This record gives sequence, structure tokens and C-alpha cells, in this order.
Amino acid sequence: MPLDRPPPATRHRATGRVTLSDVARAAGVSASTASRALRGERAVAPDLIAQVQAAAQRLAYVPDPAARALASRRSDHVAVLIPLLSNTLFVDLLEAAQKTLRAQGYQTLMGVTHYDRQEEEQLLRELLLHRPAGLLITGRDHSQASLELMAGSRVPCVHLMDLAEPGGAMPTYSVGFDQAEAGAELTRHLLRKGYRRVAFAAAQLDARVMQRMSGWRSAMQAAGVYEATLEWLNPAASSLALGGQMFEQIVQQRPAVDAIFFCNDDLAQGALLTALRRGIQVPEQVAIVGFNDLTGSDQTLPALTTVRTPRARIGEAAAQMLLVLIKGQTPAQAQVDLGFELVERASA
Amino acid sequence: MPLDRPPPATRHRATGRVTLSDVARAAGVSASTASRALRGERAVAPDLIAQVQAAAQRLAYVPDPAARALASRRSDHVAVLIPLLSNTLFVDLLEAAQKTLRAQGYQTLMGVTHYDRQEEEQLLRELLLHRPAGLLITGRDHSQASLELMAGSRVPCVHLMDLAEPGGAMPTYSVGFDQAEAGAELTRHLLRKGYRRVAFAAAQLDARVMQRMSGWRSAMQAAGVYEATLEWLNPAASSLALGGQMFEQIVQQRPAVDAIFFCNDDLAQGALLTALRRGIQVPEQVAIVGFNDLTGSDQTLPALTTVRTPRARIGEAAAQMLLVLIKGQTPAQAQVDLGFELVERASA
DNA sequence: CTGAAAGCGCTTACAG
DNA sequence: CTGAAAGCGCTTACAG
Repeated sequence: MPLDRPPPATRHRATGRVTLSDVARAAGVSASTASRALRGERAVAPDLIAQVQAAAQRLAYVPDPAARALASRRSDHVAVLIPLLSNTLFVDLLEAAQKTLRAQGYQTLMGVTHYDRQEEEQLLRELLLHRPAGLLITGRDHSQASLELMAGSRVPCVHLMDLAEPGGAMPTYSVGFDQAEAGAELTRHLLRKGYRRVAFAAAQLDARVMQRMSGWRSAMQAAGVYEATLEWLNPAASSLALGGQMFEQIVQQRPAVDAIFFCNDDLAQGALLTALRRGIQVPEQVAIVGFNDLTGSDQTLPALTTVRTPRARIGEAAAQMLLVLIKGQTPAQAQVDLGFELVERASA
Repeated sequence: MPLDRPPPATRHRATGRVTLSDVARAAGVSASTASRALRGERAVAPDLIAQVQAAAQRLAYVPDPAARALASRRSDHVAVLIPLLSNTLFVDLLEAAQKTLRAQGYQTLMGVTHYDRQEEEQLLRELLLHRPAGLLITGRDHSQASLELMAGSRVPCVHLMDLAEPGGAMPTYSVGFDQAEAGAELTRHLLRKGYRRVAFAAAQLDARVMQRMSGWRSAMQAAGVYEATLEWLNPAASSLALGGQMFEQIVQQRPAVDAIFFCNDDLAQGALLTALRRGIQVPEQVAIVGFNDLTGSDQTLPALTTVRTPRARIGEAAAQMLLVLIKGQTPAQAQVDLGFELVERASA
């Protein structure tokens, strides 16, 4: 038996990449110790930690995400599901979450559901295959199968925009604000200003829009001025053009309406443009308010009264909460209410 | 030596996941063959392919992305770099690319550069660690280090929005349209309508904006009406409000200007709003045109004349080209010019 | 607190 | 055309 046989020629692919064992060798420790030292897992001698970190630094070592994911069964991906990319609201959410996550070394895997529960389910299936470290998902309105997928995956999950229904079973994490209360508050503002026939005009009709409507409804009922004919619901996608159309319909078919609460700013902006075109005075003939305080709502003629929603802060806070959950810790509170702000401008 | 020693108890983590060897066993072939059959690598007997596929189907097998990435040194990620998320233009690009890529089983890893070459470089470094199968990147204006990172990574790459400079060295792939020509065409439209003192007003001042300006300039020079004082450049971010400010400045400081070419629709929309507020007639007193045909430009008062840019088609075509490159094939053409369309409305 | 070894679930030279 | 085996680059029981 040859004592000195040469090292076997490498049969396989070499990457050229600096690996963990390179670092371990340079630091004079085993790969296990190097791994533990680098991840800040306790139970490693302080001086070894320093040595390993120095070696890693010197060799410009960066761990391979795929190897780490395979070995630990947990990737550095975070899946983020939003309904649409064509609504600034959700883009703001995505951007803030992505920024926060990236600062901690996580990559965002985004999914666009188009408000379709089937598509959301499919997306969840695909994304969960990547064993994401965490999941951020918009709203609380999901198919039963989606709910099971999320629960079964054991992936930490935070819901965006909505708060949990009070009295829900499991302690689900969410950060958002009270949509119904925001809708009620905006309606009360109108009522305080003396408007009585306040129409509620909505498109898209997702869960959050319906919550705003229930807020509007309860405020109207409390004031004794609620009428079912004041509700204008259109399931089509929200847009400037649709807002213009709905506005024309309302003023034409119900000239007595003295204020309109559009469930989203783009509808309200479209209405304002149409009013201008038709020579209808806002707010003298009819007041208009929107929701979300989107880009341009401070520039319209007249400037739009609306509710400012803290979506960037929601995205950031939700990401932060998710980061805590990923570490296996428990967030200070399971529900974070970030509130909203009534922005009174000239249109109402 | 015991002849019948029991199989060693599994010392490690079991995932519960259906693996390739499960499929191979069920199909009565080796893991290697199963792997090749599933990936459609030729050199596998047709009947075996069928058997393996049937087994995979039956067991609901889905390959593990991390294991595949580790072994093949190529993930199913595609990195997509865009400058901003707050400009619909880029969101449209991202959405179209993502949709096309996802249909072929690729996950999009997005990066937002904020028009910052340093940030782009950093992002590239991070994303390249994930060994993406491909890279989609906006524009052709990158730092030297970024270019080296891209080249060194050997990751197939397609540039978005711009076309390559004619006479560039390497055959780089890109899909977009001729920004300078679009700028020139829009200017010629104004000149044909009889406007002579056509100002060019721009913000952001990225490479594509400057190309549009050079188009404007050459058209103005060709008509013999170019003047340096007609250029209004502001490095700040583009917005409705800024458009309004620039408009006021121009009409105040250079009342002889009879038309303004804003480099982006949001500026033009802001200008239109300000004109309305100031009672300045568009296009009678001053004509206004924009660029990109963004949301709302058909709703302004008056409706905005602009250039429609095919960003969704660019995103899709670029993704398609990248898919071809990933397969190791050569695209029919390295440069795809998707053109643009002059949209004449009421503002000019 | 540390290390040797097994394993995560694939792909891919290599040999036949 | 097919299979056995090595390897991708980590993490993690296990033993000390």
C-alpha cells in the first residue's frame, strides 16, 4: 500500500469560489467551528470567533446561499405577495419591505396575485418550494387551501394592511390600520362640514374597500342619513377614467347627492378632472374625497381631501416583525395598528 | 463481522419531501437517469422518459431549487435591475418581465438602483452571489466595475430600454427603442404644427433623457431654430410638482416660448395643472408635450400629446431573449428595436 | 467549547 | 443509452 499516494485528482467541477473550508483552514479551525463562529452561534470561544472573522474578511468570503439553504432547509428569501403592481399603494408597500429585508441580507421574492385567490394559491405553492425564511402577504382574505399551505409550511408570516378580526382563533401577526374606522372618520368629516347626502363610490371591491364602506355606512346610520341608493359599487379595476364615469353617473342620476366618498384616490382624481371638464364646481356643487393620498392628490384642482395611509411604514414595520419571527423570537405585539391621517384640502 | 447488520439509523434530518431518488426508485431507474429524463436531456430512452415522468407525476415530485442550484451552479433566479419603483415606466417593465419569466419557472429577484451607479454595483454583487440564470438590466450606463462583474460572472444579460451604441465592441443584447429618434420625431411634430420656440424641459437627467434631448436638439438645429437658452435642465427627481414649477419658470422668464417638450409625462401633467390654475391656455398660448404616455395622460385637460413607449413589450421581449440565451442558444438578433408611437392629443 | 462525519437533494464527469 | 459515485458548499446531530 503506497504510503505517499498523491491526492486524488479532482474529478469534478471546481468553482474557484472561496468556501467555508478555505476560511476554516486559514483560521486554523474546523469547518464546523468556522460555520458557528460566522453565524454568531454562541458556544464558540471569543478568540476563535475573532480569528475566523478575520480570515473570512481577508479572503472576502461570502457564503453560498444555495448550499446554506440546502443544508439548513431555510433560504434567505422572503416571499412578498401583493395584489397589484399597478397601484402605487402596493408598490410602496413592496419597496419599503424590500428595503428593510435587504438590509438584513434577505432577498425578496415577489408575487402578484391580481386579487385572484386561485392565483394567490398557485403563487404560494411555487414560492413555498423555495423554503422562504418568511412570508409577507397582503390582506386576510385567502382561500382555505392557501391558509393550509401557509400553516403547513411553518414559515413565519405577517399580514399587511388589515388588522386581524377581533376574536380570531390563532394569534396571527399583522400590521396595518383600521380600514372601517378610517372610512367612518372620513365620512364624519363630511357630515361635520354639513354634507348630508354622501354617496360612497367604489371599484375593485376587495376586502379593504368593503371595510371602508362599512365604516361609511355606520357613520351615515349614526347620523340618520343612510340610504342604500347612495352606494355605487363597480367591480371593475380602479382607474382615473372609471372615476370620471362614475362621477358622471352619480351627478346625473342623483343630482341631490352633495358629496362623494371615492374608495381610492385615482377614482377621485378622475372625478375631479371630469368636474372640471363639465364645469361642475367642487366642492360648491358637490364635494369629493378620496382615500390613500396617492401621488398627485395634492396637485389636483381643487386639491383633494383624503386619508393618508402609512403604507411605507406598514411595509417596514411588517418586515421588521417578520425578522423577529424568523429569529424565533416573539414580537412585542401580534397586531400593530399604524393609524391613518385625515388630510383636509380644498375638495371637501 | 455481522452479515445482517441493520441499516444504520438515520443520523440526520429527514425532510419528508419527495426526492429525486424516490422518483427513480418508483420508476425503476437510477437517480442519474431520472434526473436526465426529467430535464429533457436527450440520450435517454423514450420509454424510460415516460416511466420517470409518470412516477414524478404520481408522487407529485418537485425538484428542490437549492439542491439544483448547488449541484449545477445555476439557480432558477433571474435578477432584474431597474432604477426606480416610483416610476410606472419601470414597474411596467418589471411586471412584464416577471410574468414572462415566471411562466418558464424562473423567479425574479429585483433590485432598485435609484439611478445610483454605486448602488447598482453593490446590488449586482449581492445578486450575482445567487448565481442567477440570467440578468435583465435597465440602460447601458454602468460603472466599469459593474461591467466587469457582469462579464466575469458569465451570466447571460439583456439590457432594457436602450439600444446599443452603433459600433460598440462586444455583441451586447438589448431591447428597447431609439430614444434620440423619438425625441427628434416629437420635436418635428411640434415644428410641423408651426411652433418655433420649442423649449426642452427635463428632470432626473438620466442617460435616456439626455438622448431625447439630443434628438430634440438635432431637430431644432435642422430647422434652424435651436437656441441653448431653450434648454431647461433640473437634476431633481421627476414629479408633478416639479413640472408645475418648471412651467412657471419658463413662461415667466421666457414668455416667447411657444411650446414645451417635457422629458416625461409627469412633468407635463404638472405643467398642465399649473396652466389651468394660472389660466394659461394650452395649446393656444403655449403647447405642451410629454413622453411615455403614462397613466392619466389621456385624462388631462387638455389631453396630453406624447410618445407612447412600449415598455410592457420591452419587458416581455427582453425576458424572451434572455430565455433563449439561458438555453445556450443565440437569439435571432442581438438588438431589438420595438419602436415608439407619437400620440397626438389636444395639448399640441 | 470543538471536530469528524454525515447529510441536505440534486447534477455531472466517468466508465461501461 | 445507463448507472455508481463523487461532488456542489454548507449545517448539524453526535461524541468528546
